Amino acid sequence: MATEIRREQAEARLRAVGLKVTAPRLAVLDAVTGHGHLDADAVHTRVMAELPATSLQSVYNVLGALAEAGLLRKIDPAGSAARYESRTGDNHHHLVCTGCGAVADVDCVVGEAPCLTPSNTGGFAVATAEVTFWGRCAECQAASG
Amino acid sequence: MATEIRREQAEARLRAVGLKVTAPRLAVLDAVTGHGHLDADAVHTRVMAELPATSLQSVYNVLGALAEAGLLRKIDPAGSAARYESRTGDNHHHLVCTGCGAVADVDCVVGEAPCLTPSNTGGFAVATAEVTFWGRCAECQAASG
DNA sequence: GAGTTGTTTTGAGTCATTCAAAACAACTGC
DNA sequence: GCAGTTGTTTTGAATGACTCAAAACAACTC
Repeated sequence: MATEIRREQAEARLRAVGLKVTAPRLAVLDAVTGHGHLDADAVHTRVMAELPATSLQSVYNVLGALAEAGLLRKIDPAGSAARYESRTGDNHHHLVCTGCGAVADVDCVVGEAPCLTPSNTGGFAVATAEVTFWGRCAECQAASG
Repeated sequence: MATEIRREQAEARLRAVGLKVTAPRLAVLDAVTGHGHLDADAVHTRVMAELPATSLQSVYNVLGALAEAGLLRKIDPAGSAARYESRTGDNHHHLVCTGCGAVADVDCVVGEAPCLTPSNTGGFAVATAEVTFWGRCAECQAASG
């Protein structure tokens, strides 16, 4: 059964990063995986469908732990709640709608490499580069010109 | 006197964007101009030095109005309060310290143009591209290896 | 199967920011 | 110059995402 296999894989991934396997962690991983960009509240709603006793605080704890472990990626666009996605490790970028806050993935900017290198680092030890495109999503364009 | 000239220029800039000239606006403009990246609280502190009756709420109002008018630029890195800078119109980018939240300007990334063009816009009407580099500033590196 | 260590829950608290209404001041036209 | 209008500032309260802390609990180790 596909569900069983997914769960075993999820358990293995948790163990691989040194995290204990718990029901809330499996539920959160499952809730986020393949469902785009969810904020803590949306994750909580999804998680409660199969694990009704889960507190929002736990969802915050778990999301934080999973993001720190690299199993999830956290994005935090200005003006919205933080969102989490399951697509990690490929340093893709994001499009954020200024109207409704919707987020879409951008596989890669044209030219890729240049975007990771600032021309002068001002003494900073640069670890990551984050690219965010702001615009209006198709729905918001349709809704108000 | 330089101060006089600066004030007249500030008044002209406010009028040019259709905003009424008020003491709080002149004070905020003066507080931010040439002083890097300040959050609302830091601006408030600076403004109060010369206009002690100014409320924090007014600072928020003014910063919002000036940013919307393009006289200031707002940056809002994840995990810090929003910051405002007087350098506008050149689409420069930022380095943000993951330790202390310090912000530094990056004149331009190497290769410039590619960074403004996502490879697929997913139906979005893209208006701006924002590039943020995350790392540790010189002080934080010195403080903790 | 008991102990240890890390996780989840519960409950309260923080902080940047926003909302709303009343007091007030800048610009317009006379 | 002065009254009216419109936009701004103040005051006070509220919101919402998120964090802190301590107690209850459950995974993994031996």
